[in-house]
Amino acid sequence: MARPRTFDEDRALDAAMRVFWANGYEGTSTQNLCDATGLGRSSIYNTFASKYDLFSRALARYMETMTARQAAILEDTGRPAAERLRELFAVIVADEMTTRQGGHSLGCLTVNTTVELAAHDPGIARMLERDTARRLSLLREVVAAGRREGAFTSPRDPDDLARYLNALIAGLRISAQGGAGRAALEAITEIALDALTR
Amino acid sequence: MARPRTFDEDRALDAAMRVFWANGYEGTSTQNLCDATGLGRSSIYNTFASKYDLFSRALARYMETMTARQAAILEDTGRPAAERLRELFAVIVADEMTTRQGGHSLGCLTVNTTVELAAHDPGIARMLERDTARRLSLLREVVAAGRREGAFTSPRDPDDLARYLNALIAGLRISAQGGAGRAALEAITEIALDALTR
DNA sequence: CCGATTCTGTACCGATCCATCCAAAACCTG
DNA sequence: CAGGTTTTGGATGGATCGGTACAGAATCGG
Repeated sequence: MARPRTFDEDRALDAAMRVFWANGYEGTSTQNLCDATGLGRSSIYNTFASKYDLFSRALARYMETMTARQAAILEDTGRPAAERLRELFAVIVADEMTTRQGGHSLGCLTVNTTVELAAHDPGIARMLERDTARRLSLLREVVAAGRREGAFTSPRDPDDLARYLNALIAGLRISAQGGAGRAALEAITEIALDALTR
Repeated sequence: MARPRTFDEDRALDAAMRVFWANGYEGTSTQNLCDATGLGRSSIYNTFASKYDLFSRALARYMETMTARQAAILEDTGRPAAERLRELFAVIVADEMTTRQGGHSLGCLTVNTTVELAAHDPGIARMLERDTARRLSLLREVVAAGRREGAFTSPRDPDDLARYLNALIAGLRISAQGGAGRAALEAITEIALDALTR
C-alpha cells in the first residue's frame, strides 16, 4: 500500500513526554523534540498536528500511566488502607529521587503543567481537572476505607482529607524540585499521616 | 549633569515581576516586558543588563516582600503560635483568591520558578534555596513556640514539621492554580494543623 | 545658552521560533 | 516490477526571539 513508519509512535510520545517534563512546554523547542525522538520534523508534523497537539497527547499519556499506577496501589483492597497510603507515598518519594538531575528532581509533569499552563489554556486546564478529580476520588476511597478499618480516626470530611492529601503530594513534588533529600521527604509523609490518625 | 529618568525603577521592577509571575520566565518576551512596564527596549536594557538579570531582580524583590510579610506574621510573639500560623494560612488563601484569572490563581512566583528553573539554573536555585531556608527557619520557630505553649502536641522534630508546613503551603498554591476554591483551601489548612495538634 | 552626559525611540541584527513544502525514498498491492 | 501511496529529509517560510546601534531629545553644570 504505502511506505510504513520506521518508528514507534508510542516510543516517540514517551520521548517527547520526557522532554516536556524536563523543560516545560515553552521551554521545549521543536528541535528539542526532534533530537529526543530521533525523528525529523516532517515525521513529527505528519504524526502529530502541532507542538501543542504533541504536548497534549504526551500529557494525556503521562496522566494515564501515573494515575493508573497510583490507582493500582490505592485500590488494592487486600491491604489495609493505611498501608496503601504509605506505599503511595513511598512510590512518590522514590520517583522524586530517581528523576533527579543535579540535586533537583523534575517533579511531576501534572504539577509542572498546572503551574505553567492551567491559568492560560482552558483545554489543558480541563485535562488537569479531570485527572485531579480522579485522584481525589481514589484518595477519598482510601480515606473512607481507613476510617472503616479504624486506622484513620480523623473526624474530617473525607472529601477534604482527600484534597489535603492531594495538596500535600504536590507540595512533596515541589519540595523535591527545590532540592529536598529523601529523609526530608519521608519525614513530611510521616507527619502528613498524623493528620489522619489524630 | 545629564538627562534624568522618566520612570521609577522599582515600579518597573514590580510590573516586570507581575508579568513573570503570570507567564513564567520562558513565557515572557522582552516585548511583554516593554508593554507591562511602559518602557522602551533601550530603557530596559539600559537599566537591567538582560532579561535574565531583570528576572533575577524581580524574583529577589518578590521573595523579599513575600517572606518579609510572612515573617511579620510569624514573628509576632505577642500572639499565640497557633494563631500566628492560622493567620499565615489565612493570608496565603486570601492571596490565592485575589490573584485569580479565570478560575485559576497565578500561584506563587517562588513555587512557579522552582518548577520552571530550579533544575536548570544553579544561580536561581541558590536564590530559591536561601528563601526556603529562611521560611523554614520562621516555621520552625513558630512550631517550637507552639510546643512550648502546649498548643502543638506533636512529638515530631520541629525541623521536619517546618518542612511539612512548607510543603503543604506549596501544595496549597498548586491546588489553587488547579482551580480549587476558597472553601477547599481553607479545609486543607484546617487539616494541616491537625498534624501539629494530634 | 552651551557643552557634556544620559536617556529614549526606532531601526536593525543574527538566531531561533513553529510550521510547511517538495522531491526523493520506501513500501505494498496487483 | 510498475503504480499508487505514504514517509522521510532537507530546504525554506514568515514571525518572533533577545539584544544592540545610533541618532536625537532632555537635562544639568558651567
